[in-house]
Amino acid sequence: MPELPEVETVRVGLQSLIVGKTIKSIDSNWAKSFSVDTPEVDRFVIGSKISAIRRRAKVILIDLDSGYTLIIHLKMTGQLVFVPSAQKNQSSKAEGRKEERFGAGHPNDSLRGKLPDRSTRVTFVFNDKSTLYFNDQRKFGWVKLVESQKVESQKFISKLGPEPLSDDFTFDVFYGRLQKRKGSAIKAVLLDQSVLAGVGNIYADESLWASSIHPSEVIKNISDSRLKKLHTEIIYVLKLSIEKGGSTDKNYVNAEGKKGSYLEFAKVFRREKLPCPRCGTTIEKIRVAGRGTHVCPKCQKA
DNA sequence: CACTTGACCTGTCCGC
DNA sequence: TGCGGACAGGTCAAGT
Repeated sequence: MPELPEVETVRVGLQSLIVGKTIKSIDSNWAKSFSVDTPEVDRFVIGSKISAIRRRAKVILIDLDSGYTLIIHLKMTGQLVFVPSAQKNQSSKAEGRKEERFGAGHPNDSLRGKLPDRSTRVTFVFNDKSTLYFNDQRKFGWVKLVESQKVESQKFISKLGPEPLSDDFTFDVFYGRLQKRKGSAIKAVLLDQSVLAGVGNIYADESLWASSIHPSEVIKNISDSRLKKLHTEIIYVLKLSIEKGGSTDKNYVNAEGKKGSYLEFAKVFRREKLPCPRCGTTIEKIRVAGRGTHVCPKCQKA
């Protein structure tokens, strides 16, 4: 579920919360999430300072001043949640002090004591005792440590298509990439990260609804003007979702443990059996490209 | 080569 | 109430 807008929201949060901090220790209870028992972790992570947080497609890149980078993929249920260091004075005046230090109602404060939980896979502790938790209920996500200058050549990264919110993602670029997949269903192609990077199930359904294209329509049967509309809508939907802090269906939260509100604005996703906002026809849930797919059978013509 | 299916996992929900 | 099975969906690998 974390797609581009969710991962970008996490990135922005981490940027303000952990850049400049030094990693004191790391613990992992699931080696497939991240194996911390390696010489590279000892040499290039422990004691290193976080210099920047970047994003590419759906992965977070945490750059360290050691010249190494932690690449983190949240897959479906991953979370990166920051918890500030505990106050020394946990007296009755603690409430007031918290507000002074973190601002009124800072959501991270309420997380203390709730994390780690049983979904916690990796724990990063900083020198000031604040902590970053990598939680992942379904254990599909992963953390990798690579040399910063080799990030781009990582197999996973090197295959990725253009970032839809970058200037490189022009209609001509989009159109050119679609021409190589003319016989495929449009939704399957939107989900292909080598065509464009960052769209997943939610924003595929939403952008296809917005451009009145049926998800199972093969590309060669879609008019150029519809594809032009789709290009515009992909960008619009992703930007709108970033504004709303992303989509929270079940698991997703940002670096402050907060949910996103985009689904309140969604037109079809998770709205099966409800009326289409455009024509009133009942929205159906079908299966396309092996995924649950939400569609208005009337105004998204086949 | 294009496309589909299975694997990786856990938690939730549905029907019996 | 309990229990099996379907489902949730990002990505890779294997199969058709």
